[in-house]
Amino acid sequence: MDRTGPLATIAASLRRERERLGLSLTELARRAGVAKSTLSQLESGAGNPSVETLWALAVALDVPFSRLVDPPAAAPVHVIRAEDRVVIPSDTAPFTGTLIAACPPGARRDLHVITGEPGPSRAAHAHINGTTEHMLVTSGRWRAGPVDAPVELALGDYARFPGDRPHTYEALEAGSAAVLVMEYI
Amino acid sequence: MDRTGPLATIAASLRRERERLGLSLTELARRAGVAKSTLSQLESGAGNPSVETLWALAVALDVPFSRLVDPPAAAPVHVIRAEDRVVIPSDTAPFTGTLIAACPPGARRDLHVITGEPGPSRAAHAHINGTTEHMLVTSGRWRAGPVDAPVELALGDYARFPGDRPHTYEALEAGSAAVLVMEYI
DNA sequence: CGTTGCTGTTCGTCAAGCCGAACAAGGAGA
DNA sequence: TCTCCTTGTTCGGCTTGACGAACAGCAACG
Repeated sequence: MDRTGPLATIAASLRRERERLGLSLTELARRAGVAKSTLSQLESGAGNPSVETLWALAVALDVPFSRLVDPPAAAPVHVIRAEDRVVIPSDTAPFTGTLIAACPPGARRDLHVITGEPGPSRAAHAHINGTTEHMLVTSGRWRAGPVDAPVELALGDYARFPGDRPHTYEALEAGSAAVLVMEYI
Repeated sequence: MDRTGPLATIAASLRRERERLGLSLTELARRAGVAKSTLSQLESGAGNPSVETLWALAVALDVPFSRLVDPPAAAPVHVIRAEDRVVIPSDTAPFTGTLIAACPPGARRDLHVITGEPGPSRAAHAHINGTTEHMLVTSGRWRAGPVDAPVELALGDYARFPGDRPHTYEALEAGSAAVLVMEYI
C-alpha cells in the first residue's frame, strides 16, 4: 500500500470518475448532496474531506469507496512462465466457466474454474473499470490475454492482465482447464 | 459495496485493528500523530474523521485504507465437492509453497501454488484474524482444513476455511498440487 | 445586443473536526 | 496507604471543512 498521502489521489480520482460518467461538477455535487464549492476545492487538490463527504461522492459516482483513495492500479500485462512461477495472460475459445466462490463484500475477488476444448478463440466482453484477471493453467495449454497481445500458457503457467479491456481465451489442447480469479479494485 | 454509512464500520475497525496489534489507544494515537481524544471519539462511533486523520491511522496500523471503511466479512467453514463445484477444506503434509502474486493494495488476496508428497500432515500456524483460505486441488488428492475438522479433497475439489485458526495440509498422492488463495478482510 | 442557462470558480459565515490539557479509574511497587 | 504510571475519558480553544451566495466565462437563443 502506498504511503504518499491520499489527497492528490482523491483529487484525480474524483475528476476521473466524474468525467467517466459525463457528469458536470454541479450535477455531481447536487446528486451527492454536497456543495459544489466543496467538490470544486476537492478536485483542485485543496481540502481534506471528511469521510461522510467522500462517502456521499462515492455513492453518487457508484464506485467503491476505496476506488477514490487508492491510487489507480496500474494494470499492465504481466507474464510469468511456469518455470519461474510468473504471471502470464491466457485466453480460450470454446469453454465453460463455473463460479466457485462469489466475491464477498470487501474482498472484491471472484474465483472461477474454466475448461475448454480446441477451437475458435472466444472473446470476453470487457468488465467494469479496474478489473484485473488472474489465470492459472491447471490442465492442457491456453492462449489468453488482451485481444491485441494474447500469450500462450502451458500447464502451471500463470498470467495476469487487465480485465476492463477486450480479451480472449483459447484452449490449445483437449481437456484444458484453468483457475480464473476476477479481481476488482 | 455497502451503502449503509462507513462511520460505524470505522469505529469497529479501528478498535479491532488496534487490539489486534496489542496497542493502547494512547500509543496508537502517538504513532499516528493524532490526538488521543480524537481517536477516542472515533472508536466510540462519534465523529466524522477527515481523510488525512484516517489515513494516518491506517498507516500506523499498517493496514490498507479500505480495511477501515469496508465492513468485515464473515468466514464460516464452507465445503463444496468437485462434483458440485463447491468449497471444501484441504490440508497437506510435506509440501512446498510458491507465492505467485502478492496481494495488491486494497485487494487483500494472495495467490499461492503448493505441491506435496504423501507423509505426515503438516500444521500451519494461524494467520492474522479475518484470514480465509481457499484451496483448489489441481493434481492428486489432499486432506486439509482446521485441525479439528479436516476434509479430504479429490482432483478439482475446492475448499474454503478460516485461516486464522490452526489448520493442516496433507498430500494423499505423489505429485499432488493445489492453488491456495490467502484472503484477508 | 441582452437574456437565459449552463460551466466552474472564489468569497464570507457557521459548524465541526482536531488538538492539548485536565480529568477519573485501575494496577504495580515501595 | 501513598505514589507513580498507565489506561481511556471529557472539556475549552483554535483551526478548518462544508455550505450558500455571488462571481466570471462561455454558448445558445430571441
